[in-house]
Amino acid sequence: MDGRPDPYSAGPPVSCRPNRAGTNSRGWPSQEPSMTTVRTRFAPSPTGALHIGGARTALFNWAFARGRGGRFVLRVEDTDPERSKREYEDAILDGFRWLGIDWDEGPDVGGPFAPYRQSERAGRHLERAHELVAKGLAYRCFATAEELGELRAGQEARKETLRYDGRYRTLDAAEAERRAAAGEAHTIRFRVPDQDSGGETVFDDSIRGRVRFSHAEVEDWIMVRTDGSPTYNFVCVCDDADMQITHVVRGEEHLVNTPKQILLFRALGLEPPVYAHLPLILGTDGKKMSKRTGDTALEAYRVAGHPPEAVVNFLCLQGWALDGEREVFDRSELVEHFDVKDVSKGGSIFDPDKLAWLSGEYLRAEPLEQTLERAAPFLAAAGLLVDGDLEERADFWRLAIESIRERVRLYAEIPAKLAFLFAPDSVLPWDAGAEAKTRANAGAADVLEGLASFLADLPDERFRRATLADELKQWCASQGHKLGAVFQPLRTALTGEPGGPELADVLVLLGRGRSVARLTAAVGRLRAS
RNA sequence: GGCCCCAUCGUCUAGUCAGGCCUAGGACACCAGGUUUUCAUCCUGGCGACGGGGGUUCAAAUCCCCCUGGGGUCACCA
Repeated sequence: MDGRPDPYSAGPPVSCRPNRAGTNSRGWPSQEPSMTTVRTRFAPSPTGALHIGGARTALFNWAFARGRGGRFVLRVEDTDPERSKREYEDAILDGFRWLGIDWDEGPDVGGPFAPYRQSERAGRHLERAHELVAKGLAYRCFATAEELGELRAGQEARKETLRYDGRYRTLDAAEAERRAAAGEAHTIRFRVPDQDSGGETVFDDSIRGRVRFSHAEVEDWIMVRTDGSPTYNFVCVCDDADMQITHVVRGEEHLVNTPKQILLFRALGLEPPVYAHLPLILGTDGKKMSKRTGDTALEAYRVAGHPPEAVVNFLCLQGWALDGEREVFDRSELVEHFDVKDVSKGGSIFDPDKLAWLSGEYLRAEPLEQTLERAAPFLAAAGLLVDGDLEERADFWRLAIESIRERVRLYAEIPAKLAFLFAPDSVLPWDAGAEAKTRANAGAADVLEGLASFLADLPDERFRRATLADELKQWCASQGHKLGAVFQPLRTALTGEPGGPELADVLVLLGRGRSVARLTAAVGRLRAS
């Protein structure tokens, strides 16, 4: 045995029915949500990182439920035992926490329809599969993988539509049971009704309107594999039904699965949920976003230093607009205004520039303390921030962040903007352009020398951020220097950069001693050659 | 290729369902000015789209049809 439940026995080891008695682990009252309560779900497959498109799908599901007093469910679709890993599941949940998306039911918090990992619901799935076989709504197929491969090759050669030909569709049921009982390997296929008599499945997609599929185009798909494990389309329906999901909001790639799923709901004697198929998020090549054309993993955007609020806001803008005018809005406004019906139909190309712009907007608008807190890991990684420094030099760090905040868009850009503060005063690296400009100014060395002694002699109470700019301007006036002829060399001497924070901030951040040291070093450097 | 979905500025979109208020609005990007000690922020302005063709109508970005273009999907993956 390979550890999987025996597909040929009907006994469900796990009950997936709602827990009607008592309360669950979260202490909810012992009542089921009424059928009118909106219930949405996001069902990630823990076989890799959370995709940025998946994050948007989850966000829309979340917003839709939250806006209607409904519940948002997280269900782990780990029906692929080979590729599913718990660490991926953990990472996916972390991604949602980072975005600020919370869930009412899920593998970690439980809920009235637990368990929320599909691998733990296998008994219920198989029970249903056998129920359908018994009713003749599904059947056993003894075709081997090789056999099906040949079938496909033949169809391909004849340029026919690739589809299972239903070769075991009409096998006598008793005969099938005998072969199964004898241990012959087989799958269980769904019997699509009215394939040859013009049957069709029609449904009203909340986003796309009426969509129809001819049953002639829907094959008798596999519900249970040879090894006894249930497949996605089958499990998905069982669980959506058991978990009383009312609205299935998912990516457009699932549109073609919908007739299969609706047919299964009907076979099970259940009403299908409302479907809404979201347009795809496209890469710069106009195709479904892939690693080649952009960062597909949500995690990449956290690492790149985007504020999560900006990512959420940006994801909203991919396929949805608040009113067509306002671009910047928060989660609560999303929840208040979002309706799946307003989502656009066409795919959207992911625009990193616009995301970066939004990130800058959020970065500048948030409390300074928050920027500092979020930038800290990046500063630490760059070696600029050591343990305890944030507390010991709180004023320094606050000012440092404030001084460059409107000059960056991502947390990750902050270290580079502050690196000059941590360079050695005697051999500060100079930007080539900045140096050239300074050297072109014949009096620069003399000006810097004058500034050095002026600053060295400036009384402490006048060496303050609020007044330093005026002090410098007055000094310029008193010396008969033009502002530009003084500030440019001063900036080069202090920062080595062509641009950057206000010089008053730089002086305070460096402190009088280091400022004067840098000025003196610059004078020497300019006169040396 | 079969089936399905889609189609407004370079990009994200509003407008399309209930045709006139649209000489098509906003945002990003880009360009040009302004503010500023630099860079940036900020402000002002500019550039820039209804894929094509038929209909219906007094009137079409909006409704219908065809074409073209793009995408998705065709697994014992999800």
